[in-house]
This record gives sequence, structure tokens and C-alpha cells, in this order.
Amino acid sequence: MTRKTLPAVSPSETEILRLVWQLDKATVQDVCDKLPAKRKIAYATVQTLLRRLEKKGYLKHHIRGKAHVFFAAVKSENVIKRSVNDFLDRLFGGDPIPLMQYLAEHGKIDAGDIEKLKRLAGKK
Amino acid sequence: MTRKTLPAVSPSETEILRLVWQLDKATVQDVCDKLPAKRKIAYATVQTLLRRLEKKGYLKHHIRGKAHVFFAAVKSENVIKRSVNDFLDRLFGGDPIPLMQYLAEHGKIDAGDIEKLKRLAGKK
DNA sequence: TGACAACTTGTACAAATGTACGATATATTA
DNA sequence: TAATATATCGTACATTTGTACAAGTTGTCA
Repeated sequence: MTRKTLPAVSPSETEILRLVWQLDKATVQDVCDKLPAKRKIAYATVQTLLRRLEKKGYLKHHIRGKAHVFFAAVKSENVIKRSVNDFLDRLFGGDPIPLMQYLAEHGKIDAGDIEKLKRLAGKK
Repeated sequence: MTRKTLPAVSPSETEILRLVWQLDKATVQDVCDKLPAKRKIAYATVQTLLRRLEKKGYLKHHIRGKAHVFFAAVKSENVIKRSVNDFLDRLFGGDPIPLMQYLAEHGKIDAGDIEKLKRLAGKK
């Protein structure tokens, strides 16, 4: 009987969560190492974020030696879904087209990418 | 000599800001009326958000009668750019493809939309 | 012109967020 | 096994965010 909606993930937490997904399993140190060079925050800060994510229900951990090894407790798709919808609502009133448009116009994606996407969309 | 980076726009502020863009010029009341039915927050709250947006530099206002008429002080593209990039960084490490994919897979866009986008992307 | 309704202003305040130090516990290794 | 390096834990704290009331101000209409 898990609560159906977990507490919201804050922006910084999202960033950390993503790294854990990427690493699959990760210690505080692992996450620190994976942080983009630009983004420098203390080990202790990453630790706090991981702790909060666990308390909120997004992560679990088991122990390896003296270190905590964190891993996802919920499917990333669920988090992504919520995040994207929320973002879309706030910035574009829920309409995805302007977002796609922005990405297309800013060369963040090219025709090739779109070709692949088209196949994906077609599948639906 | 405007500061090159304005203070960040919070999620709720973003929502309000979007409505002002949509209305072009808007009083507190206008924004309230435009709020999605789901989202119900007090007049006073909307007012605070508008005040903050103005203080942060995203809005300006002139007076009409006794009411403040707010309007954009910076181009929406700038805000969108920052928001999208930020969102992309945090949730996808900056890679737009997974986002497009999510949108495509969830039927939020269809092949027709993509066809148009392709043309846009091609232009670049 | 006076009352009313519509607005703004000042202020408040709890909760969430971002960031991190100091103390303590524990593998590891010399 | 004692010292060391590494971790966690408890805690803290300034800001930002979300939300809003109460009091004062000012067009407006009868």
C-alpha cells in the first residue's frame, strides 16, 4: 500500500536522482564524481539530497562496507512523466508543440532525430 | 546596463508569467480569470507573484484607473530558453532526445506535428 | 460629494530548498 | 590493534517559495 503520489522532487534532487539512474547503483562518492564539472556542490550536500530522496521514497539503499549504495525505488518513467507534465503545464499550459518547436528551432535536434521520432509517434 | 542574468523564475511564477504573455497585458484580475479551473489560488497570491515577477525584472506595469496593468519586460523566448535548458539539464543531463522521445511515445504529438517540426529543424 | 467597490501595500509565516559543518562510527591497513 | 581515511548522522540555517490577510487608497457611480 504505497502512497500513490510521492512528495515532489525538487530541481536539485532531480539532478541527483538522474545521476543515480545513470549509474544504476551509486554511493555518495559516485554521484559526486559524476556531477558535471560546472556544478560543484559539497559531498555533504549530495549526501543530504540523497537522504531526502530516500525519505521521499524515490531511492532505497543497501550497505556495502561502510558505504550506502543507493538505487531507484520507483521507475524513472514515473518521475519523468510527472516532471515533464508539470513543466509543460507551467511553461506552456500543457501544450507540447511549442516545446518541440523550441527544440527544433534551436538546433537541439536535427532532421535525423525527427525521422526516428516519427517512427515512434507512428507506432502509437 | 541591465543585469545580464535576472533572478530565477520559480515554478509558480512561471505559471503566472505565461498567463501574462498569453494575455499580452493583464491586471491581477485578468490573470486570476485565466487561471486553469484546477488551479485555485487567491487573488492576493496572484498579486504577490506578479509583484515578485516585477521586482525580479520580468514584468513592468503601467496604471489604468486604479489598477496595475502588467506586461512583459523581457522577451518570452529568453525565459523559455533558460527554463528549457535548465529543465533539460536537470532531468536529462542536457540531452533533448529523451524528452522528444517521451513526448512522441506518449502520444502528445503525432506524425503531422513531426512533419512540421522536421521542416523547422531543416531550416537551421 | 460621499459611499462603495476594486485595488494596492505592507506584512506575515510555514514549508521547502539549497547548502554544509562537526561529531561520530567503521572499514582498512600498516 | 591502533591509526587513518572514509562514511554517515544529526543538525543547522539563510533563502526562496507558496500562500494570504488586513489595512489603506482611489476611481466611480448614484
